[in-house]
Amino acid sequence: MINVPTAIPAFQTIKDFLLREIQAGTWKEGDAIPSEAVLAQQFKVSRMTVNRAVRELTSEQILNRIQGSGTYVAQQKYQATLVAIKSIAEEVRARGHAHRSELHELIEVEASESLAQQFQVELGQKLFHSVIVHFENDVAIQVEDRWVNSILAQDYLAQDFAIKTPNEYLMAVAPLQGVDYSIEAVMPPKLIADMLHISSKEACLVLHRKTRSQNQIATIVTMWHPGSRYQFTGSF
Amino acid sequence: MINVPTAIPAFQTIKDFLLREIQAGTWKEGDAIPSEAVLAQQFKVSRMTVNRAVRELTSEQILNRIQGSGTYVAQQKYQATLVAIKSIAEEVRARGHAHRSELHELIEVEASESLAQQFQVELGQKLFHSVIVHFENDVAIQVEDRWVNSILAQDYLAQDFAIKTPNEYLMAVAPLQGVDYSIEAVMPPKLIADMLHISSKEACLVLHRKTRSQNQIATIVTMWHPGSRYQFTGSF
DNA sequence: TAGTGGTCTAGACCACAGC
DNA sequence: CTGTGGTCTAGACCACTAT
Repeated sequence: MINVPTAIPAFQTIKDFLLREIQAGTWKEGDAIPSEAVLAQQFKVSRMTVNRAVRELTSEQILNRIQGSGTYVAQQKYQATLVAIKSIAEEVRARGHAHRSELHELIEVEASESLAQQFQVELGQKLFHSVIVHFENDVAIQVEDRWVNSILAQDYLAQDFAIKTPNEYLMAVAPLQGVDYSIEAVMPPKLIADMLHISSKEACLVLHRKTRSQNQIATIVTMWHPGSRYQFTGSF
Repeated sequence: MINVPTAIPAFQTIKDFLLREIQAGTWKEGDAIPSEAVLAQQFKVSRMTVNRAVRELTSEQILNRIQGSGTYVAQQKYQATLVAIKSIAEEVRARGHAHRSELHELIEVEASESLAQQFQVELGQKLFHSVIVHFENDVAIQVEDRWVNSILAQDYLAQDFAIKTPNEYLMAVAPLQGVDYSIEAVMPPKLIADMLHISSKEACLVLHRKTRSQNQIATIVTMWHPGSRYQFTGSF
């Protein structure tokens, strides 16, 4: 068979066909779809082409494949809302606004018992601590309270965070391995409220994040946002 | 060449190799990696096998490919924290706790001007409104205030939400097309505070979500959580 | 024009499931 | 045993980029 070039690749045509039929209800959750051999015959393509179409839909969680058995329509993706939280500077700039930051603290400390435990390091281990307030068009929108494992980011104290945020610096020196996070709503301590120029009666949206790199805890950060002028948003 | 079966497929071996070299810094962001032809020769496999390895890494955002030019190491994935928010019942059960819900309202209404606008429907269009309080081990953790497009979920009023949450019902009748969401920290109105059995001085973590299905707005929901006993958490 | 990726073929052998 | 998916080949032609 001669390969006839078309605008749309054959494997894409097959993917579209399968998606359309699933959407239309021809095959419901758990139903088997036609085998590769059958689809290859129907579309007059080689089995490898069908294989690619079906394999990609499988990696997209649309289908399940069981070797020796068949290909089935996957369960509806579990009802979860995925929230993507970008770095603050990136986000502000993406909105076309001006980002500025104010460094309130940048010191070296020895790990207290509590910090040592959180970082899973020895008591007294050298850590860095920075407190930075981020502004969008000169309005404070985030207090970033960060603890950094000195082993993974030795030059942390020498950075100019007006140019490169801690986030950006850490991403460069310590490739991300994993993240734990939590988001909560709390009333701010006076210190935080002052830095954000808000009342301590205003709720804050707080993101805690702990990142791992090279099998160690790289950084533990708490980000405070004034509830009245900051929210996590997105769509997909 | 005879195909020698091994535990690890050849394309996977090549993926692993490329990932290892990238991690080791052999090629940095923006650098070109060897061409398919070169890799095929090195690994003594056909170009198609190399192609699969490289194509998959590209779909995983590890590499960028430019036709006619080459394959390059992609930029470090932008520093985003992905938060997955599950349905409340699912989440509570996953923790091994008891989930229970209380129905506070379940009515049919005509869309007000504001609602009609949010749903992008005609003024007076039939909508459903439900208010449900969710409990974890008899402690209120969520007020779910939901508006539903009646066209997409005609049997909404007839559901027993003690058995199947609105979320679960809607997922079944209206396949999800897209989601807009926002998360914020606010002080609760008295009505909400009462339903959660908290003080109206306690910050609430609020998730707004608007879902689309069949090219219409399917449902708009606001979920209120007491800041003192609820947070979004996760890891990856 | 030479080199790259993008796609496709018509076979092949294997592992596994289900009868 | 048959039918399924899992993988791989050794070519091929095309579209695009860079020189």
